[in-house]
Amino acid sequence: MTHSLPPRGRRATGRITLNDVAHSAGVSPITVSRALRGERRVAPELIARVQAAARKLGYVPDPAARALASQHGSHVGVLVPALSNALFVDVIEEVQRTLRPAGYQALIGITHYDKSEEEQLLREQLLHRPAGLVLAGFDQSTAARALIADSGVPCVHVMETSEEEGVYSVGFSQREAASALTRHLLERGRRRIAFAAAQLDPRTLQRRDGWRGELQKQGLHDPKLEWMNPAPSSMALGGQMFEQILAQTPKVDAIFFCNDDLAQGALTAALRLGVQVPAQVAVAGFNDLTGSDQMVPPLTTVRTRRGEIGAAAARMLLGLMQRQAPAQSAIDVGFEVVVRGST
Amino acid sequence: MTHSLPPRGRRATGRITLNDVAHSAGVSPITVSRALRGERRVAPELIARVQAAARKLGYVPDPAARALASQHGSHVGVLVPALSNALFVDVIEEVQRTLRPAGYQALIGITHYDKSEEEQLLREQLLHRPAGLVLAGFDQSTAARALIADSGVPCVHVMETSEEEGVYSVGFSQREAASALTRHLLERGRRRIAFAAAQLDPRTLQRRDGWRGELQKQGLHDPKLEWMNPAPSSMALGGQMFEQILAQTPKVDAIFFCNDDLAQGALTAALRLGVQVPAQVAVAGFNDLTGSDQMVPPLTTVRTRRGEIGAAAARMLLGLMQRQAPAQSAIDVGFEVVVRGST
DNA sequence: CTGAAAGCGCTTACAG
DNA sequence: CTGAAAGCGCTTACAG
Repeated sequence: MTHSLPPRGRRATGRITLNDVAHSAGVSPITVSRALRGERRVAPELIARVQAAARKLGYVPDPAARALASQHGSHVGVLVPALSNALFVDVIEEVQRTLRPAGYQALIGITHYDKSEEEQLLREQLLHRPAGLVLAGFDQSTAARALIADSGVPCVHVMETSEEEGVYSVGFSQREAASALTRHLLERGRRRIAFAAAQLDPRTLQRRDGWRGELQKQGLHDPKLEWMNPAPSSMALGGQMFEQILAQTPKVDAIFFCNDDLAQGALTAALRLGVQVPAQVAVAGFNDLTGSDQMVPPLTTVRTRRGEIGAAAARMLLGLMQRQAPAQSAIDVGFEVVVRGST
Repeated sequence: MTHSLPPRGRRATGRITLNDVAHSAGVSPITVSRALRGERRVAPELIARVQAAARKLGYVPDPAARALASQHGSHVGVLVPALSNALFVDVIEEVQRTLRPAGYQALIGITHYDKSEEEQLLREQLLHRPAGLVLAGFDQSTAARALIADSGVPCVHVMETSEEEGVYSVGFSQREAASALTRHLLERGRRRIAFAAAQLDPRTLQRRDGWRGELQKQGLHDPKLEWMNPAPSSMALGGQMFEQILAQTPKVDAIFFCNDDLAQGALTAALRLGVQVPAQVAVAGFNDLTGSDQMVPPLTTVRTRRGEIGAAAARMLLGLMQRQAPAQSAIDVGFEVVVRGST
């Protein structure tokens, strides 16, 4: 027996292929392919034989070959506004934790709260034919929405929910959550409750609406109590806004910040300025971020279940990628008002 | 002319392929492939013709086909311990910003400071044949290092530097940075300087060594001043450690926390406990994270250039992926002691 | 510097 | 339920 050279043009990668498994199991490569992907229409005994052969040989499917033949990859695009907001980090962690065991990789894109960046990222990701998409919110550009629809790639939106037909989402009512927090402040006897926001993404505006609605019900709404700043959210900005609000509307007795980092900045500014919280003015935040429970005084806020959002979105997507209609197209994970010393 | 049906077995994707471009430009597909990848050995006029044809047809290479034929993908694996530490978020942002325009996608993996998780992630990523890797630090498992070496995938380590042959890195001297901060405290007249650390990853230990070395030089080192806690770093833990250190070593006059979140927690604990900072005890941190400049008093810390680290690492990797030896195999981006009110 | 041939390792679509 | 054929869209190696 001579040691034959590989024929001309042949490239040796040494990889164990479907064919090797097929030979070993005594079936055709297609049957191996089907058996390993858990497709129906394969006799149980064959499945067992194929799996045994695959295990024996240490076969691992080649994602690139699979992607080329099937016209879609094994990765899921996850587009979020920023990683500097711990909110999205928590969502991503759970998305990954759910997707990885199923053989999918999360490809994270950062939009910087910019629709056109989001659209650009989407274009790039779609070239790679992702198996699925996770997007934050519903404020994609029209072009971006068309790209997604045309691609046929299953997509789950997170953070907010929508009842729109054919749209999948996991989140909670931003508006309701803000209403609930505002009611808490009202119950504490506060009457001049300001709303202070930065970044001004759609969810921030929904929170503003929740706050506004509650005050209007009580006849307490006053446009002067609304402080909307388009700059990125930060502790420093929260401190500035706190100082400014107190200077310009001295009779304010509570401030509802749209995010905890602003509220944390306000609390440290209060220390610096000698403003008594909550005696003079109550301070509340949103999201219950790291450190909020450590503030002096500890911050009252809304705890959002972003880990759950990530996990549920990934599970829903897993179903959609296997062409299964989910039990519900919108999952509301709720929220929780956490009352601490600052109100 | 009849409208011919596609032959049996034919799948129509409607995609514009290399072949289409080749026909349009009147050259062979291989020449198109070479011209578009900027490979040498192609006549300039052909390159121009091919590029024009590609642009006219709106040709976009298929990453899956490319990956299958070339045996490596267009993505780069980036493995970091956590995204909850803003440090790594900044590194990742700049890695992505540098890699994307070159057509590479970053695939982020979170190791949770766990070598075996890192190894597992590496195995998964290597199956996808990444074009390159970015890893935090040098404490990979032996098996992980072997996997990388065997794969031949170019790899750049970040955060620390190493002069080891064949190892590529971008970072700074954690030890030196800690020494510099300790010297600052000594210059301020502090004598009983504690070091308080959590997480205890290799970089934390290097900082400890830097602190210890400076104190030993002055004959001021005392093992009782060393507080090493393996729990994850957080504001809450920083507050606890602060309280504990003051209770057990009342004569301490400065505490150097290995990370800003601990130090921030210490500063808020000080407010709660009525401990005067820096009058009674100075507090310093490391990394200059968000909010450190907003504390009361503002936190003295070491500003680390993690954005630069990410960008430089990505640039170095870009070269390595094109088989170019970098000018230097280790880039030290330095650091900066930022003195504020807490010391 | 350019190209014809072969192949990368899978899955789709068609039959049976 | 199973398979023989073809193909996904590129690039590698070999020639010239």
